[in-house]
Amino acid sequence: MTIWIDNKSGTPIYEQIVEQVKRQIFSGDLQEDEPLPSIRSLAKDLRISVITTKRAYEELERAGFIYTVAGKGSYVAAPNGELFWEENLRAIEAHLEEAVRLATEIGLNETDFLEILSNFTGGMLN
Amino acid sequence: MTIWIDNKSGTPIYEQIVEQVKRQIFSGDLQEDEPLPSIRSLAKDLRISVITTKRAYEELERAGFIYTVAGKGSYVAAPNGELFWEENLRAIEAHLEEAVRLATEIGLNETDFLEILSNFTGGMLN
Amino acid sequence: MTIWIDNKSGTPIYEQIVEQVKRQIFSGDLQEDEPLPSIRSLAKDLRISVITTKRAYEELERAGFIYTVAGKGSYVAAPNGELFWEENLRAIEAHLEEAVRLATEIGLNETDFLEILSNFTGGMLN
Amino acid sequence: MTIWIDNKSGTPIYEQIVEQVKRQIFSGDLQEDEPLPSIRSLAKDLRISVITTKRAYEELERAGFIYTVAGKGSYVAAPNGELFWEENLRAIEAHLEEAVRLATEIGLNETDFLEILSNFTGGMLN
DNA sequence: GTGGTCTAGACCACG
DNA sequence: GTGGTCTAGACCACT
Repeated sequence: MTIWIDNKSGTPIYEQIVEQVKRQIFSGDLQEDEPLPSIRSLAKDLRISVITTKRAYEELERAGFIYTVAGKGSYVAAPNGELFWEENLRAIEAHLEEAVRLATEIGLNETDFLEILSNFTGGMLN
Repeated sequence: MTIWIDNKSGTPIYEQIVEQVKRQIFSGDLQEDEPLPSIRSLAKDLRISVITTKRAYEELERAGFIYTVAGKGSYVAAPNGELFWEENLRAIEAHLEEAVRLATEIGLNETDFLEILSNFTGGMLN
Repeated sequence: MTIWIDNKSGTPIYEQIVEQVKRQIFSGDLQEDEPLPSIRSLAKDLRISVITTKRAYEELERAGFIYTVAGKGSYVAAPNGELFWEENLRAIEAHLEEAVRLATEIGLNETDFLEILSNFTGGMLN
Repeated sequence: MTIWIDNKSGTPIYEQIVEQVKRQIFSGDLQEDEPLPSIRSLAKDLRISVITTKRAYEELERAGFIYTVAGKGSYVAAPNGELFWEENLRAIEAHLEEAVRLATEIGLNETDFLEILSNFTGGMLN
């Protein structure tokens, strides 16, 4: 498992870890019941505190992405792709809603709005 | 000038004030050179700390939306609609970019993406 | 708000706090939007670490019993008595199911089982 | 002797073993003086540490369910059904007491409580 | 070795 | 003052 930490980004370290693990589980890089690095070894690798990795793992467990066996370690939970999918869908909706709200505020018409959008949809699957 | 504070929203109070003042200036509710309430009276009205209103006004002044005359008070600066417009445009782009990124991640195709979007564009001017 | 900590009980301190706060919210001792003691003052009162009280509050917030405003404090969330009620109901069911399972294992008949139960139902409302 | 380990269950592995051995002794699946698998072979079968099986056997011996002959192995002790019976009875009482306590807390009346209970007593001997 | 819990102490943003 | 985040280091139970 590979995790990259960006100390300059405002997002908390534990959140960066959570995000990346989720993504790797969803993408299949991490398979069900595959063991994750121990909180201690991950902390050492990333040169951060054990507490920070622990917090990330706690969050992942609470969200149902991994399960932890005391004295053994943490493992990838049953895929349940729905989980990640729904979380992202809700986030997408929130972003779109806010974008539309702001667009309405400055009187952007739908044509212009969609043109702006088209600048980003290049990478999408059709 | 009317400001509404939502303590539970998570966004800092000073930011809520800044946001709403900007919007009222852009919408024309606040006209050029119109005096804003003093930081003290606004703080009293909203039952928040003077420090908080002060910070909001500072932010607004720094961004060029209001100007302050020492010993007299703060006033709405020349409209400069561009300012607000561009700020929002950048925010819209950021939201759309993030939405597209997330959509790509879960393999949402463009058709479905646009359908989700259409749930929110109902209120847009055309 | 009054919290009692039992250092000898095996249950973690933060859990004891969570339990007692939940109960006080459910019983009405803590009303909606009522401020809870700050994590620091509570920690001082109970002579435990700030981290422990923080963890309890985090758990309560995650479960929807309180909400926290950074820089201001924590407050009792909208009652939503359902939350506590359902949590307890699930726990009751789990205990009863396990009791029945064990009783079946040692061949206890229903009459004897109910007699044992009656030793405890004295305090129940009818 | 067959033992099933559930890594995700949360209860310690050694306890799972103890539980299951006790049950098999009580049910008669394991007869008096019947030899149990060696701690090493059991550990190998279950793919767990020898230390863990050792601990389980120690616990069983301490509780009087099995006896160990140095250099030979472990054997099922004289049934002493009372032992298992009383242990279970105490556990049943604890579960019922807690269930009643929780029910009282949410104001569940006895009728409703017994109705919930009846969902589980279907499998009981009468 | 592992995670679970608890501790003391730090810096930051917000009020 | 508040909570949010991060740190270093401790003891415990389990493997």
